[in-house]
Amino acid sequence: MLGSNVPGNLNPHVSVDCVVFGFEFGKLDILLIERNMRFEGTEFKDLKLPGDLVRKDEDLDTAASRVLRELTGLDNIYLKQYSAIGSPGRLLKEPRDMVWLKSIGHPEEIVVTIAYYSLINIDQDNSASFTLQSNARWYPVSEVKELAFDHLAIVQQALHVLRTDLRVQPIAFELLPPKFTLRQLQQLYEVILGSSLDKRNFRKKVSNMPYVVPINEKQVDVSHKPARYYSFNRKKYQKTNKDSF
Amino acid sequence: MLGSNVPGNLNPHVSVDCVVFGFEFGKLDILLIERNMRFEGTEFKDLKLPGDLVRKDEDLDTAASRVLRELTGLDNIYLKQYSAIGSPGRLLKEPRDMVWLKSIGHPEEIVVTIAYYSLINIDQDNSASFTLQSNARWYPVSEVKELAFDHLAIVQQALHVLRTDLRVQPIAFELLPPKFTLRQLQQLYEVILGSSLDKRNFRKKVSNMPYVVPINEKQVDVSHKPARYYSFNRKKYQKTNKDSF
DNA sequence: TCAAAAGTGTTAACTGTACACCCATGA
DNA sequence: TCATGGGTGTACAGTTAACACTTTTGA
Repeated sequence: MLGSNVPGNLNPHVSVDCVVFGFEFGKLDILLIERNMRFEGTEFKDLKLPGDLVRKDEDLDTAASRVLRELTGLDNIYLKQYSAIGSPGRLLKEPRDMVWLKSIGHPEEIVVTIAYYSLINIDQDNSASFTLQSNARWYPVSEVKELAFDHLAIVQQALHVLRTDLRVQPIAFELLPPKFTLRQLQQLYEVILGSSLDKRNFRKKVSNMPYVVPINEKQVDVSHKPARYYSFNRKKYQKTNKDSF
Repeated sequence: MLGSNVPGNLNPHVSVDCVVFGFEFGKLDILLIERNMRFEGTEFKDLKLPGDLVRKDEDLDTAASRVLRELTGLDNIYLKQYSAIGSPGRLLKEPRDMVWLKSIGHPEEIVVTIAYYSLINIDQDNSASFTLQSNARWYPVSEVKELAFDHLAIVQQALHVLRTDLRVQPIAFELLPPKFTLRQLQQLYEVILGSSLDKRNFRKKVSNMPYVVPINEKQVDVSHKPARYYSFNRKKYQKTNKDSF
């Protein structure tokens, strides 16, 4: 990925990294890239965030969109810049990192990275609507304990910003399919906020959001009372809510 | 400033810019640097934000602190990173900008900048407690209509973030002297939020903040009922309020 | 005595929170 | 008929919002 660009077209000191969140089976996942390398005769394998150097002719948001497109094939994904990180030693946590950077043709060891988080709906109506780059996979956030470079800290920061944003912006719907049940919505809030919510109070609150609209469709083939589907009406949201939530 | 560093020690593609807020006489000010240049035989003068390229051996926060120290002589000022900006053409709004960049020895025309806002207490107990760099001056935010490069947009973004943060973090006290009246505090909120607040409700709210403590001191030599002074107790804040406000 | 700002309470509307039972479905 | 989750209302507490007059000081 990195090595495939002509160095002259790259800003060698600035990269973007994306923390890509997905929600499925009641769990919050992130997309990670497997990194394989050989150092002093031994094979190493670890995980890192998707990211790339920024090109000289693109702005930061464009670079992040490009990384996501190369990763998933998708355009128009929700994307939010939340931090810039630039400690001088951040790419050299392990001695082998220097070797790896050289092996992929990385021109510099000093890279300021611009961190983005991105929200994608994994389960697009049960049809696989996108294809992951071969070395990328979903991992439950709760099980991610170690990442290359300073990427674990970047993920933790993303989670914090995500929690804050969730309370104040309609981002939950980016992680859900177009039709969702109130239970899904509540589980999503619970898993991101890390606390359980009262069902009746939650539903009362949602019923005060005119942009979460019930549709005339119910679950089928479930072995319990089928739940009604709801959808997010962005136009109604923009009309009624300029900023609050 | 820029030209004074050895280029080899600089990251030529990454800068920090600081929107420095101050509060005095009921107005919100920002610190701007006067830029003088000659282009095609004519003198130009405009204003820009304080900023500098980041050194290869410092992280971003350190670079921003350094810019502030060089600007004011102060250390330990409140500083918050809020955005990274990197449109390819951002430094070339005017043709003369390219000439200016060359004249100060700026090594690259592609610079991603990391934006910080910073809060300082202008009126440190009525003694001039810091000295501004010679070409820097305070300007009322409300009168800033045009700045070099994309700096006006950076200021507008800072204001937006400041407004949001004010509601949720105890940053007002960074802009006030150690002893302040409730009227000062309210005016500060009003000028930042851009709306007027009810005096009784405001004071009721403040009286529910145990970390805003009245002290046994009153205004003197004012031609009206003297107001009581209050101060911000950071320890009490940290004990009681982990994050809310 | 005037001008200027300090200081002070009550009511009504709204919002958040705690809490328990019946319903519809497939297995 | 059982297990599973769907769906519903009320009461209390806390918070927000609207609103007007008296006090203290220096000029």
